[in-house]
Amino acid sequence: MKEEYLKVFEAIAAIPPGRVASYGAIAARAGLPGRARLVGRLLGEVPDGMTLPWFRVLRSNGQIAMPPGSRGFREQSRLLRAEGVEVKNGRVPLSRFGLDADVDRELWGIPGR
DNA sequence: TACTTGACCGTAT
DNA sequence: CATACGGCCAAGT
Repeated sequence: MKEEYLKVFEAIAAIPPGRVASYGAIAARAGLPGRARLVGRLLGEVPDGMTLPWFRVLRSNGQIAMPPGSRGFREQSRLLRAEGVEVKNGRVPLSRFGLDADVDRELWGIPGR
């Protein structure tokens, strides 16, 4: 397993419950800025036995990446809602649930949730 | 080797 | 909101 891949899996595993992160943000946190596609690729072939909070990874605009109505799409929505994340029309308000929202609120004093 | 694909992204129109 | 464009790059054909 390549070192790069491990870093990506680590970054995903580090997303706290009730929060979400974009593919690009994960790539950046793994030290691979600009390589969001790699993150998407890896999630499609997670090694057997490894469990990851894959459902906490969304597109940069907060949308679920899988085809609307597909099994994965519904499963992801369910898992997110199960931990308190708001999913409306296949989309999550990153302003409130995104990891970076913490930083934003600290910088600007914007009330969250 | 060459070309296509795809759980992506930011900017521009 | 939608389309287009250029970046990115591992895998599959």
